[in-house]
Amino acid sequence: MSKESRATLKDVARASGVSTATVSFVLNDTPGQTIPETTRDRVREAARDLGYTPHRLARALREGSSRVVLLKLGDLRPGHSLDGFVTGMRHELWRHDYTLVVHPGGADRAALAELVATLAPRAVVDLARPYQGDVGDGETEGSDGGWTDGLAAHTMTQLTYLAERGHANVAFAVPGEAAAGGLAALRLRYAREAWSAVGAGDLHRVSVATGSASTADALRNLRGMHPEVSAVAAFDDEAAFRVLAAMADLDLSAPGDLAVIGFDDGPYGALWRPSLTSVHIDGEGFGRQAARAALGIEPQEPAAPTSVVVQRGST
Amino acid sequence: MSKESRATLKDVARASGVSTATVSFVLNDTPGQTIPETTRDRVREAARDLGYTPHRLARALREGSSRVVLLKLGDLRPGHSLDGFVTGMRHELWRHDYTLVVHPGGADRAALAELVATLAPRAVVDLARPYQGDVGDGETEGSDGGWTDGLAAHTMTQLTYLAERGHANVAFAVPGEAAAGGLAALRLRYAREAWSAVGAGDLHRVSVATGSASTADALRNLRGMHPEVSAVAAFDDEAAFRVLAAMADLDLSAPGDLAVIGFDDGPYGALWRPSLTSVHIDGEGFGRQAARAALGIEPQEPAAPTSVVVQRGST
DNA sequence: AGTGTCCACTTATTCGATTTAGTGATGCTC
DNA sequence: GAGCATCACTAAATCGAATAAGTGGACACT
Repeated sequence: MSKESRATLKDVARASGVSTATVSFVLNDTPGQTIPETTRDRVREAARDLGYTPHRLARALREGSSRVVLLKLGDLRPGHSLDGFVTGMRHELWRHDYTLVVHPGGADRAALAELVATLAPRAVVDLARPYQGDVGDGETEGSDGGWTDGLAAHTMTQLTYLAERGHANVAFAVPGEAAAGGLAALRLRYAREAWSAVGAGDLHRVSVATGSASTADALRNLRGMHPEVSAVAAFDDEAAFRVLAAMADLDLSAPGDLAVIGFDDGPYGALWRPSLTSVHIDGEGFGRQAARAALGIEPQEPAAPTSVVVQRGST
Repeated sequence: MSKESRATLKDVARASGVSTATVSFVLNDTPGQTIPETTRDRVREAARDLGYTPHRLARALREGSSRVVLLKLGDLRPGHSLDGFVTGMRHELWRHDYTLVVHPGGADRAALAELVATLAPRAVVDLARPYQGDVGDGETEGSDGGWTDGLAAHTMTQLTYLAERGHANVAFAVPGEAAAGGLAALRLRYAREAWSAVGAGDLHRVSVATGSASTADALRNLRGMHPEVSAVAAFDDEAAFRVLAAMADLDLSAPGDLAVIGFDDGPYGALWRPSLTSVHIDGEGFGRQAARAALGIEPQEPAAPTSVVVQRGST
């Protein structure tokens, strides 16, 4: 393992008295090759003794791509179910002898191209892709294992909760800045669809910006025009916090004046005052699916991973 | 650029009427090689026309390691100056024709080993290393470009602010859970050193845990034993939020009853009520230094990148 | 006896770039 | 005009593994 000299195929071949080809056949279980068990054992033992590990770069050069899957996160911020997604994906890939490389970078196209060129990954999974209209350069691409479909289901979870608690007219809070971009539009669309299925009244849209003053304005405006709105479903926990902060400025309190529910249960929800009810998403299951999709393997667990509401003080 | 056939060195050689060796010499500006400008131009033009890009895997195989630097984040959570650090590091590496790969994983040794084996990076920078006693396997390692030294300076910034605002006796809030581990101990040590240099009175330690009840207990306890404490400096913003949450439970308000200052200015500080004063750190400068250190280049900017206090409502 | 079929392997090529060790031609010096 | 250096290159080895195409021997079948 140390620096001075790692064992190569050739070393193993020499040690076991066969050619490198035979060693390769044995270690890779290459089909269509007739090699007696005794020889196989000899080779495998030699490999073990020498601590042989295939040189991934050499293999990748020969095979045309390395056993790496690149995950591009885009603008998605962590602290979300994303962590679980990554963990799940890493695990499933590992089971198939692949490695996950995560690229957090957002819009920087050049950095991604660099990375793709350097790693020559087997597949690139872009979680942000579904939210952008354009398809990019059409390079190596991969499915997201149902992440987007899941989004619709989780949005449904969020709004069903409000409907069941007796709220008829609600608002959906989307971040004001462009960063959230297509994702916000998508979530809003899903929210509308969900509400028309489970809700009794209307679903309005509030934009919550970074400056708390403008959010307070938006909120006051909403309550002026639609006093019947009794709950807010937020794009994510941060958007929910903005709503709560603006409410504090307006001397409103949750859940009395307005119930607030976040999305994707971040670490701060339990700390806020009032503590924030949110939707907790099982990212790991999706991560595993995404891994299988990237490698072109059949999906394994047809039971769709689910989301649940974590109830706290804000509703 | 598309899939069917990328140009290789050989193609460029054929197109410009020289051997692959010459092409390589020209494109890499190999020193000690006498090649007339006319030939060089011919080669470069052919390379441009064919859209030649060196195959990184092949190059890495030959050179023994790929032009990649692996950054291991350990337990450090984003939303901190860490983002800037990564950006700065990526940029500086890019200038030297290197690529940054970020490994967010925490304790998972196997995953890191996988990654190192797969990428064969030129260097591994482990930001968590300085906080752990052990030195690991002693594989490829790299300095952190003064990140740890900076920590001492930033802690000084945090405590100097409190001293200048007239606080004599303060407490330092560290997270209760093991996750923060060595980093918390390090910060505390730096805080003690800082306070003995700039503070008038004592520096106490409060442990803030995940459950808000226990944090409230700790806080009540502290105020019982040391009623003269007038300010809390927190390990990070999250620890500060825990203090603020516990204060709310105890019917105390900041900054009246207790001033609170966070560390590493996260995105939620401005949203909290009261909004949180924090220390903003210039991560990019450190990232650039770390990049240069990893490549073994002389540091460029001797002027140490600095930290500043962002003042908000909690102090 | 000749042909064919497995078996158990090996040889040699390939992936694409880097680099060492040349080689033929020219010019310069003594 | 012999000796030597310099120029402008090239041939071939190398990195480590994967694999297509053999190769010699044992055995069966007709």
